[in-house]
Amino acid sequence: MVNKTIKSPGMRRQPKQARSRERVNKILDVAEEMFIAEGCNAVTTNAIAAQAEIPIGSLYQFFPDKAAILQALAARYTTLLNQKFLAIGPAVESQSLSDVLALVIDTNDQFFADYPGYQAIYIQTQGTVPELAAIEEAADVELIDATADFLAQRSPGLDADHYQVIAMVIVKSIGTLLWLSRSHNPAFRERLVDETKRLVQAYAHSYWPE
Amino acid sequence: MVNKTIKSPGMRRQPKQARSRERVNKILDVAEEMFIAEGCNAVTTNAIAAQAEIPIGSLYQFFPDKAAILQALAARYTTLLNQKFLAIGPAVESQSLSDVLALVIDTNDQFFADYPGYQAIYIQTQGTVPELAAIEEAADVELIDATADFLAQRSPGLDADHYQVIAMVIVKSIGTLLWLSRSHNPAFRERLVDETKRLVQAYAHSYWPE
Amino acid sequence: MVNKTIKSPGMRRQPKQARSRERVNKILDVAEEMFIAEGCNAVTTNAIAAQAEIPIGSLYQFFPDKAAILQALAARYTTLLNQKFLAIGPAVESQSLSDVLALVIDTNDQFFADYPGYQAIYIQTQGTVPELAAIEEAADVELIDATADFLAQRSPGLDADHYQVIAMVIVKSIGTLLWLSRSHNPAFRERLVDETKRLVQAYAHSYWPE
Amino acid sequence: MVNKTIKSPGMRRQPKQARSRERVNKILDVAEEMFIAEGCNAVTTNAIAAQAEIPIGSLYQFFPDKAAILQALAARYTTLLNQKFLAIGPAVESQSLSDVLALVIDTNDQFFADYPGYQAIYIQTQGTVPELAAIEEAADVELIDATADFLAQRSPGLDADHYQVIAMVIVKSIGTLLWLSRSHNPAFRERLVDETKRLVQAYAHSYWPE
DNA sequence: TATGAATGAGACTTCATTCAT
DNA sequence: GATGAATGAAGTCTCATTCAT
Repeated sequence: MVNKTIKSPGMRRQPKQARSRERVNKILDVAEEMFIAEGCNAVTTNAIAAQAEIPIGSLYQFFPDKAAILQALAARYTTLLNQKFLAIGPAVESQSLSDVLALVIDTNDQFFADYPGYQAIYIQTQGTVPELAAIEEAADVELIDATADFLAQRSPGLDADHYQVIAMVIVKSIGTLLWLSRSHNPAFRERLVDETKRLVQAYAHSYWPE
Repeated sequence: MVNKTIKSPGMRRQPKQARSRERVNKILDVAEEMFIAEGCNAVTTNAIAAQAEIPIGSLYQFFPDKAAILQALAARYTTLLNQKFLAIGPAVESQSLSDVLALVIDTNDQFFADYPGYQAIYIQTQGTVPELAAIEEAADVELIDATADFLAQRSPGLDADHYQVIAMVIVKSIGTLLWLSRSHNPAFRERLVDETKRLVQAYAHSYWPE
Repeated sequence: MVNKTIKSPGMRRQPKQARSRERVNKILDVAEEMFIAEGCNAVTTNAIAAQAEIPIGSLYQFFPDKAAILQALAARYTTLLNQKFLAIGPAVESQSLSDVLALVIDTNDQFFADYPGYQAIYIQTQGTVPELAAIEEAADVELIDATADFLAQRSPGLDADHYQVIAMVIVKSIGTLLWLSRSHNPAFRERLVDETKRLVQAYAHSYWPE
Repeated sequence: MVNKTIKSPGMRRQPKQARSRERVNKILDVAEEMFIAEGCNAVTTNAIAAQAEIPIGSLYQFFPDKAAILQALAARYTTLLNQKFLAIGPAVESQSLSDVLALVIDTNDQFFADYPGYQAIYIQTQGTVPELAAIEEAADVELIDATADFLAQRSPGLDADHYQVIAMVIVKSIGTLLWLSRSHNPAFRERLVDETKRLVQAYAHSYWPE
């Protein structure tokens, strides 16, 4: 699990001392596990506190309400995912567009493997926790924008809006299919990941034949 | 709204009398509206019964629990969507694969426009209502199987599993992007639908250049 | 205690069946006792339910929240007090103003003796339960208006506003002093009641010497 | 607001240093404002400390519990009101009883205008904070005793208890009506103050016609 | 079969007060 | 002495479901 404190929107206060940071992370780790295992609605704040071995009052010192825990988790994921993508930036210059897309997909796939809560939490709270919609929206917008920028620089010639739509199609398709692949056996998963690459590469190719 | 009774998995009994059929449909119509408007968790069974002007006891005569209402709604959607797709079957023979895919996408798009609750309900209950996962799974499997069969007959040469994966990629991508398009303004929506076609067509083209 | 059901503003629904009426009255009787004995804030809804030997859920079927119980009690008192005053109406015609005032004070005194919760509840919730302010306000306005009307008919000659102020002074002074008398021993109480009569009679006499 | 430190019953220790005195007064000033604005129950000790920009731990160094803050406020008011009344002492000798009563009422009225928290706090804590009852009782007793003494000296002839009752009636009536006047517009308020004078003067006159 | 009042476990959250630093 | 993070008992209220009528 994760062990670095992350500033998140809904939190009551930024924990300064080491002990508090530990507690916040313990809460998030425990909440993540429980949300994945039992579903967001089935998990109670008291259960989280109990599992994290902290008093419920302490939990509410950091998080104003249950939704804030979800928000913090979401923010944590977003930060992590961004880090992963930033890390691949340097490797990209010298590669073909197809290879870049494949790399992005592999990175994403690995991220889903490492953090199984990521989509679980977004998916489970759709329409239920309005604050989360905003976070996911923001996370996606960032990703889509970055993708659009990358494409615009790499393969100029279309208008700005067009890059946005293309990026959106790519990002969302990848997200959906990789998430889907998680619920299948390794063999099928690998195949699905390969097809995802092919899907996106064919799409890119239709715009920029190499 | 819909007004034909549909046998659904979780239902307590198949209503035989006209009055009962009416009631079941009233419940489903009301539940659909309320789920879309307020979110599945926020809606109580008592509220549904009240809004449907049906005693809560009667509601529980038809549906053993809250999840069964979701299931019935899901089943109703699945049946409807299948009908839509069956209807396009005859037109398909004489058209190119690209045109067929475009037609499928347009049909799907229209369905989402007509039944905004479809994905809303699936999305909101992900991981929360285990019974629903099965239904959606089944619905999708049917759709994916049909697509795989269609492709296998139309463009033979790959092994059976391969058709399955391809069909899955196509069906899921379309579903995601069309659902996404629903939350944007008409101009952007149209653009997104067009790109969805391009995505899927390019993918198909990578297998079967025409 | 009281045993007749009274429609009150904050109630969730008017209990129709005998069993429900009993329950509502049981709740109000118990709440009254506990509020007097322990103070409004110290009493919990669960404690009321437990003492009344009904499930907490049933309590909340009749009263949407804690404040509504106070409201219902207040309404019950107001109705009762009005009845008491209506009852003395007929006896009034043939008596001197001083005697009428004395009669009003005695009636009021008796009411406070019979329903010790009356002022207790108003006083304890001042500024805490906004809904109650309205009820008390309304109750007082009614009483003051009736007094003003009575005076205007019995002893004409002043303008309407003046009767209002006079009535307000009389009603409020009586209320305060009789309430105060309740916390003293019987001998002192009687003396205080007598002085209250003298106060109000002297005041009336300053306007209408007999 | 007031800025002189006052020894009060519930306080943990008499603050000796200038910094402490300031803090105590800050706490009381802030608490007063908040109690008036939001009601005694709605205000938390942490909120008071935060608003006063004082650590919660320090607050509890001066006040053993929440009730002590109320007590200290009450004591502060009592001291102030006594000072006001002491100040009018000298002017009284040469005036008629009616004029003295009018002067007392005007002084009291001004006090309520200057310190709107006075009655607010007493009223809101009736029956809730037992310690306060004692303070108010004491404050009133002092006032009533002083009034009784004054009357006994000025207009001898009744037994001691009788002066007590008369003084009580006067003090309580004035308190109630002036407090009531605070919640009305200036025009009505003035009228009510005038009627309060008339009420008390008529009462006094019934004992001591001038 | 039809009804809807009744149920109660349990959800979320607060806040006066303490005590280790 | 000063601080403020920590505590957890307790409060209010919900709602899926039942079952006596």
